[in-house]
Amino acid sequence: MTKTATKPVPRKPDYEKALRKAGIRITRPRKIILNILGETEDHPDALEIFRRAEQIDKSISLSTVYRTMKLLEEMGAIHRHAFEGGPSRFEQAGGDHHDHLIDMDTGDVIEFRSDRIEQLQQEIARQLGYDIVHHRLELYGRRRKD
Amino acid sequence: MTKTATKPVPRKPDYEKALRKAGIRITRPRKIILNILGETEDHPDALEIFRRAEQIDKSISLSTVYRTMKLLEEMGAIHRHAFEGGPSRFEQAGGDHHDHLIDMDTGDVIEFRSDRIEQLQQEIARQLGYDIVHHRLELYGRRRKD
DNA sequence: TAATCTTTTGCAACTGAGTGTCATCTGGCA
DNA sequence: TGCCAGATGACACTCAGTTGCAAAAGATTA
Repeated sequence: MTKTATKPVPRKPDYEKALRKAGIRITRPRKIILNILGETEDHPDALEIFRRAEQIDKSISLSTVYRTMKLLEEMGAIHRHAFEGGPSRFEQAGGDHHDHLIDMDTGDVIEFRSDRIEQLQQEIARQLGYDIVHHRLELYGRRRKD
Repeated sequence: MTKTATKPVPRKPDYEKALRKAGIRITRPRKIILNILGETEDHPDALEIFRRAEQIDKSISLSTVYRTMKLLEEMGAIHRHAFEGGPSRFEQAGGDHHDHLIDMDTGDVIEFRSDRIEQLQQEIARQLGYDIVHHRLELYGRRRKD
């Protein structure tokens, strides 16, 4: 790994505390979903989170998963990624900012980070007379076989 | 405009000829849609293309617009952009590759190009053991007021 | 130009992801 | 433990896009 791209280290902040402080009730479904997100290394979609949650509590509903994802997104606790040709996929926030490389054969998501690219984006936006609110950089590729 | 970002010049290739050669029938709806795409400077969605097409031929249907967009995309004649929180938007292919800055207040799309960023993306993918098939770089921002 | 044979169309029914409604339930505090 | 605003599960609904199908219209040939 050189200067151009470094893999960010995942962190697992305690969102339960933060939500409680914001006056949001920590219910059974929310606890389960938060645990799933804190545990996982991948980028599951709502249906996948629902399926994992069902294994813990059979009575959980898909609507609640969608509602919870929306809530957590608004609170800044998770990030939503709309990769092409599929439903939104989620990851816990709290780690360093990074972009994504999507393996087109497996759907795997590899995180990377390039300060140089971030900096160039800022320059470009400034030249065009804009302030960047956020950006999306996704590389779609296939494992090089050699 | 400096080295870091240059605005690409739009071109208007003759896709009608290319489609005919690929054994695809040039029908009235397709002719109309192709003209709309060749004419426009913006990035309309399917519904907007449908509305513009209706003004020329009242009998055109939205399904045909969707079908035609899909066909043209598969032929490489147009590019589909799924900007966040909205339907797919289209632009004629054939110009130089570029990325997009989306004005969050107006929905306007500004095209830009940075060879430096393209190059860095290649480096990153190579380091991670991947070949890039394509990528998506979108900057979401607001006009700087000063 | 007409006959033929596909391809394409318009329409309407359908799909998938996500949202809204509402009666019921429950977390958290008194 | 009782209360009650906020949260839940069930399900109807929306929105963007796709699909099935009978009718229409390109292209090719006669």
